[in-house]
Amino acid sequence: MVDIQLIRENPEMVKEAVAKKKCDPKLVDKLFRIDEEWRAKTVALDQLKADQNLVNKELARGQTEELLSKAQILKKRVSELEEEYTKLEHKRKELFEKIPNVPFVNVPVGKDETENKILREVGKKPEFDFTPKEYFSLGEELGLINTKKAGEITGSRFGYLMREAALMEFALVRLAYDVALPHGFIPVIPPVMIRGEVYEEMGRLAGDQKEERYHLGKDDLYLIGSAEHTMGPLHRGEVLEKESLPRRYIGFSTCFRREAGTYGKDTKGILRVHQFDKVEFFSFTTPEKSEEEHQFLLSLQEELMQKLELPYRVVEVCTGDMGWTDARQYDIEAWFPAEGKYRETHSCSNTTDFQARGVNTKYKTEKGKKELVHMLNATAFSQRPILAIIENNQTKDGTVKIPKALQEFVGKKEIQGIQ
RNA sequence: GGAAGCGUGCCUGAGUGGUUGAAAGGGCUUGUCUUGAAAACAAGUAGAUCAGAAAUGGUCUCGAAGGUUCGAAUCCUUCCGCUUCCGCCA
Repeated sequence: MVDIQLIRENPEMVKEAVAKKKCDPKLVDKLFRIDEEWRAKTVALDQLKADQNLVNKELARGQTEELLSKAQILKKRVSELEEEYTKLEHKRKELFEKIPNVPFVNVPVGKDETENKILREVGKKPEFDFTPKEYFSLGEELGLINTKKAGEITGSRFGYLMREAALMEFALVRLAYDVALPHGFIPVIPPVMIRGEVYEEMGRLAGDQKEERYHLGKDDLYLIGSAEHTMGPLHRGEVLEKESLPRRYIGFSTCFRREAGTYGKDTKGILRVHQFDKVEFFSFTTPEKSEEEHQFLLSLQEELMQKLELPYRVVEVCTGDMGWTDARQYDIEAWFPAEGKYRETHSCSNTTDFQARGVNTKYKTEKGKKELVHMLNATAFSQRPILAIIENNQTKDGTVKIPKALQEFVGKKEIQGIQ
């Protein structure tokens, strides 16, 4: 949720900021107006209720016909006003749902991913003296990926991850936890379903994100799209001690995404699927420290990529491509040599107080005042790096070398396929 | 899935229609006392929101949402959560 105070005090600034995120600035004007109306109605209603309370107190002392009829009239007026008030409140809430987080002023402005700012390229791209295969055909040959059967059993955009690929997933999870734990991250396996109310508070049903969610009608629950979604509310309605910040969690969960509106994209393979597993970092910190924490999370992500010896680049995501809840976002993209492209494997977001406001997580300052925390989320590992490993580490004779960091967990150095 | 019970402030716990936003105790904070601490005594101690420059004032909140009533923590309905017993189950 955006800070209404910010809109009241400086609507032009919010309009400008939000427009960069491809949000219609007129919505801010609209919210500004509705908010004014809502406030006026609040004053009127509160006054009427105060009158009503007064009469009720008199009635408690002794009843007269006159008082009683006065009370009845007041009751009617209150319920009329209340109806108008509720309408305004709904409108106001709807508008909140349409306004994304305000990006930091120094975020690169752009319309889509082509305008993301490349910060650095790291690692050496592999050179092949043969034509490298794309991960999915090689993965299929080696018995690591089966999308045909998955299509038959479940549908398109699902896959079986098998043999060493399945083992590599566990290895990645282990590696992520091993790197994170010394930094004080609390390990967690969160629920993969969430109530709509909390999902809204996390700003994850807002805008067109609702289309992206699976909803279980019978139980009125949503399947989460990321562990972020149920880790963020871990301190819902709580006031944290400042000394306990930053509070860091690392969670593993399966993620579910409808991938609405991506029909043509990445239809081959399992880069874009409806269900995948992911390890996620999540931090709660103070507003002063959130940019620093953001950099820290990014550095952890890079450390993980370097441990896998994968060539990657870091981009700062431009305003038009950023997430709904983000004030700043970095992506890490791994090199896919056969495709000849970098593809996103990690993202790292500072949501500032946007989610904290919704989920009502605060901390106590030195002066004893309560302020909203800042919340950050970042990918540790998803299944995508496995695909990058397959494509980058292939050899001329069709095998795949397993990165040193994973060899112990997988129990071998090379994937040779089904003999 | 069946049966029963329960959900009040930081905690325990009173409160079954009217100065109850909520007794009492504990905890916590501050002060007095003390060389210091403890004890004792005194005072303070919910959040959200609106108006206001502020002081302050209003409104709302006793699991949640509706309803009855002039008036609800208290009555009714639905939902959620928890506990116990049975069934099922990794």
